[in-house]
Amino acid sequence: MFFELEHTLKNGSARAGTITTDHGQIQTPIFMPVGTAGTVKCVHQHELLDPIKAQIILGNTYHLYLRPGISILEEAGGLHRFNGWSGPILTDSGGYQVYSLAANRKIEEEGVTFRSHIDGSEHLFSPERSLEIQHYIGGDIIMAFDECPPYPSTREYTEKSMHLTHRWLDRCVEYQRKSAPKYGYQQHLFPIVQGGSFDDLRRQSCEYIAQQDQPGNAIGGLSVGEPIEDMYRITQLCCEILPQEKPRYLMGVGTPANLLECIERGVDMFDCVLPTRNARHGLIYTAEGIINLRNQKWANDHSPVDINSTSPYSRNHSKAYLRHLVHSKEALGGMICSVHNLSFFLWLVGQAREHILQDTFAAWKAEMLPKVSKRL
RNA sequence: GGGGGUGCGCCACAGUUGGAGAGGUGGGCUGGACUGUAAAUCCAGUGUUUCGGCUGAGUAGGUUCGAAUCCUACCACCCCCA
Repeated sequence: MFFELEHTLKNGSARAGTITTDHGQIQTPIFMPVGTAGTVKCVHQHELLDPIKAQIILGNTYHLYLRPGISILEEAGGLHRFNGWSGPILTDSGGYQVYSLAANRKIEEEGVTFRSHIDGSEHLFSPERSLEIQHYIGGDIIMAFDECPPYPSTREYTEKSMHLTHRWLDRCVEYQRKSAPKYGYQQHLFPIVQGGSFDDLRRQSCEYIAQQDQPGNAIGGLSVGEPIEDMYRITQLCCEILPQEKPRYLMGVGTPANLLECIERGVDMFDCVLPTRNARHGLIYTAEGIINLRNQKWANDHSPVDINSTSPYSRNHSKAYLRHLVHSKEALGGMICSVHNLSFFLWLVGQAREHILQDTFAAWKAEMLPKVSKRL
């Protein structure tokens, strides 16, 4: 069985479960570190295992396709062998780049023509091509090729885009049905719900996605600038429609507070660049609040970065030292902060899971929420 | 000891051939932003103010309607000669 739903909160929607892939199990709710170009930036694979305790990481089709290119990944025997991470991998389809590289692309029925940000060369991603590349990369979970409309978008555009994503999904499902596993292990396709901030479009999209009966489902098109209440409302709405017995993946979310709110609404999987990007910019998350290490107030603070961190670097080094590293733009600063933030995110979802299993989630969340959002 | 050169804002550099500029670029510093990674990136502020202004080009004088610019002295630093 791909997904085992172990427990759903009494008087709630939060769930704990286990996803089983050919590269290992994932205990949900889970946060998935983003490893765009074959590495979680600033973090070694060894540190992903310990102290971070990552259970699955992301790779990105757009970036890996452009560099190193699929032939090299095929030679290596897939991304797992190439980068030495033997746990589960999820690959994004390139759909997000359809959104983020807006200036350099053209969206048509067949697919998306875009220019490489590296050398300007022109390429076409279609649903079939995206899946083919993802098969070569070798992710355990692969994503349907979608369009992620910007915020704000008109209802008209969002609806058109949603239907295009649905038609592309049909092609993805068909391509997936016909293809054999490239490296001998299973690759599970997740469709993506779109529909912007429009409740009725979201309902329609959820129903369309659900009837495709794929192993898991993703909620896309959020955390693109919409008001936070929209994000929570749409997430809740989608979770109410998407099947209980399959994992729900909220793409691109989010802050620690976002994770708590969306776990409460029934999301099982998250990914976000925030912990790693902000780490490289000197911002770290702790159970007591958010620390901007660049702020002068930490210059003389010789106490541990975070005495309760699951990262030994954060327990053993001082805020003053870490601030110095960040300030001096020493690579080690970004590395320690990245390990710190991911350790915290994985700790947070691990705690959430424990409290769901014990039916103490609501009280724990109420206690954590104000703390994790606070600026120290 | 003699000769030459250069001095402005936290720093460096550039620029100013008598018509001001609280100016340029870079750095530093102080904040802010960052949500399926074109991001170890980007943005803003960085004399003072009661928001009208005020003070300001090493220091002190001078020439001039007007000086960062020309002159004199001094100070500091750099170079060359002894």
